[in-house]
Amino acid sequence: MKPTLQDVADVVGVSRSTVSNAYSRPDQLSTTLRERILDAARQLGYPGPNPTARSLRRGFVGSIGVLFTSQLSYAFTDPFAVRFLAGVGAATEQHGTSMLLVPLSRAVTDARRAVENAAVDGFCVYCVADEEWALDVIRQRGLPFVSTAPRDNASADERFVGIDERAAARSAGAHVAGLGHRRVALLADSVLPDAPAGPLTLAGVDQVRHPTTRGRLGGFADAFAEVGVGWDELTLVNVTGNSRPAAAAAVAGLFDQPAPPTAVLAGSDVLALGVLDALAARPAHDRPTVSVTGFDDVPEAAAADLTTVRQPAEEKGRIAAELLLDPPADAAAGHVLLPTALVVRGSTGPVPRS
Amino acid sequence: MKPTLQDVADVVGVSRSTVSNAYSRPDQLSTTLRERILDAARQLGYPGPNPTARSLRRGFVGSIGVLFTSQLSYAFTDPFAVRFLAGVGAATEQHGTSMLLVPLSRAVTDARRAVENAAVDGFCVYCVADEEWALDVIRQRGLPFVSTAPRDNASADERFVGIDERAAARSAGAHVAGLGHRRVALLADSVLPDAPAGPLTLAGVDQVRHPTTRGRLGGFADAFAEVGVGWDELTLVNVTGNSRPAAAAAVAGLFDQPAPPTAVLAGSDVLALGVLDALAARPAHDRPTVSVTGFDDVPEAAAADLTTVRQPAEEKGRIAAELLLDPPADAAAGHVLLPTALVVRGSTGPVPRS
DNA sequence: GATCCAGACTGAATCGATACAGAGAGGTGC
DNA sequence: GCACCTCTCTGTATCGATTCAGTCTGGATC
Repeated sequence: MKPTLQDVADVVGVSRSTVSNAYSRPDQLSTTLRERILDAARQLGYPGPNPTARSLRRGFVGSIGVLFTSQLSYAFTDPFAVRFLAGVGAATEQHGTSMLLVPLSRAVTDARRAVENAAVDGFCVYCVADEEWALDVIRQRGLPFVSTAPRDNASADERFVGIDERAAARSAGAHVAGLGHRRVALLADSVLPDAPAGPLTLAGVDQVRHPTTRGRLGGFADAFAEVGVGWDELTLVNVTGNSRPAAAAAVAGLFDQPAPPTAVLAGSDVLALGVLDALAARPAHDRPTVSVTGFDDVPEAAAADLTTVRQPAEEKGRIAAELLLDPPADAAAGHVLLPTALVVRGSTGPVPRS
Repeated sequence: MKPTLQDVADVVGVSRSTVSNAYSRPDQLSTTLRERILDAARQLGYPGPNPTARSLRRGFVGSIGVLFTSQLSYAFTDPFAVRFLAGVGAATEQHGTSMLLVPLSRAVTDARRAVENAAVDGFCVYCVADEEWALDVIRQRGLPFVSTAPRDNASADERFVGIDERAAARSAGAHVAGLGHRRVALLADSVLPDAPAGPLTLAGVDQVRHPTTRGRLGGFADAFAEVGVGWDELTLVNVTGNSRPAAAAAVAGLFDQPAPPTAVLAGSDVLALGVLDALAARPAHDRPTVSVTGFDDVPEAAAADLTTVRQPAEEKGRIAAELLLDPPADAAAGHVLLPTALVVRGSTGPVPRS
């Protein structure tokens, strides 16, 4: 069938090792012999060393995995995720490795197999929340990984690249509070494991499921606590799924209440854009003036004139990949905090007089 | 170091084969023994069969490659490419395989190695134009592939999913011609190997480098030939790179000529959006009324009210992956033509009187 | 009691390469 | 002339599993 190293060796009349060297260690044999070998390989249609066999022997694969908590098809609709991937792609490209996209499908058994069977040298963990089992599998396989979101139970020496979620969110909250808003709604995806979409009452921010969301909501709350608005006075709205329609649906009834919020702080740009969609969908005469903020600063945010918190998406991806590909000797250098910035645009303004 | 199958076997006191069967062929051993083996494995911290070794022995890997002509970092900025990837992702996900993103970097040697070394069972070739060598490598490796763009020298039995580029483009051309436009510019990326950006004279459409571009430009030309406007009378504008700024730059001087075009037909939405950018950048009093059409119907096109030709991006990706993962028995079924549709929006209109 | 059989497990061959110790040839230096 | 090197190339062990032809055991069948 397909020719192997041995076949080439037989044709040329040298040992298998020599042919191997012709490909992988050209300095180990004379140029003329090397040429003869490569010529013979070409004649035979030998495509070069089998990648799988090579990986087995060498002990590494030459590609890294990107682990998504969600469906791959979703990942590509999330602009932040796409830009993150672009960053990972840029780094891997430069490093001469490829990236394997590993989705964590619904069925846990399948998902587990996917992580167990991925032929990679390490993982960039995009947003594993309570998928601690996935990290266990990775650890058990002895593979390095970099996480890009805060995790409960994260060990200190774990490689990480991310932002100070709470402080970043606080800056958005402070901006809105500074504009005078006091009746405020916070919007986030999957606040509790199985909570339905819509307003939700929670004893405290500690109960929020995902650390990232917890950090952001906590930051918003911090800013309002400072102006005397407590957690109980904030309206928390749960969304099921990080998408514009889901967010729009979740806030549907929000502005028809007796004392509706004058501002909505969303946990992501996608959610914020959904809120804007919901507002735009109302007839002009019945459209309240609501300040809206997002998080991430995806390209669409600028187009929609959305005030948001910028975090460097591509850089996050790039650094995640680099931490994996060239691990810093210094453990402290393995924990990277990226800068964030409040980007004030037209979607926020003072409280309307009414 | 890391435990292997053999270690587990030794601990339990059975043969290596039996442990292997415990994982891969549960019906080959008693349930009790299987449990004992899995327990021991857990105790030892054995993460399950090594994926690389398994692939080597079994002869397949369980992941497919997606081949990009361009840099990965670029691919993620192209909305059409992203949606295509989403489609591939959806299919692979359902099939329980992963996807390996293989970029074709500038350096041909590196690029070649990337294709040679990719541990995959087949390739979705996203937009290989004159990268025939990449297909040669794939063929030499004996791997199946699906191409998603027309190619010169494509053999008849090759798996393919795409659209009738020429007919689709013709519909856009006919729409614009029907609106009365006769002074028209055609805009495309990399019309000739090393042509500079800007207007370009070409003897005929046959000289266009990439088959996809050739088909689209040919379709535009067909529509105008029908109303008596020959190829010579059309202004062809070359862009270097499929990006908005590049397109904007390429058409910069176009509207300051004596008899400027009243319509621009672009080979992609991204280019068309660039044209709109260029127009928007002019002061209002000096902004000509130009009809613009795109191609693909990416999400941004709707937002920009761009008339365009829709092709199903995700479906293209999904079908490409499916053709690879479950090859149809019937060779004819391996050649899929997707439907396209002209989407008329506000960016096209009748020729202004003046 | 001999025969047959299904079920449970083993052993050796195999997948396609790489690594490393070592062999042989030819050249240098003193 | 002898020890010592360097340059090429070879042979063998090894990476970590899967596969398949058997072996063995115990029970059913006639």
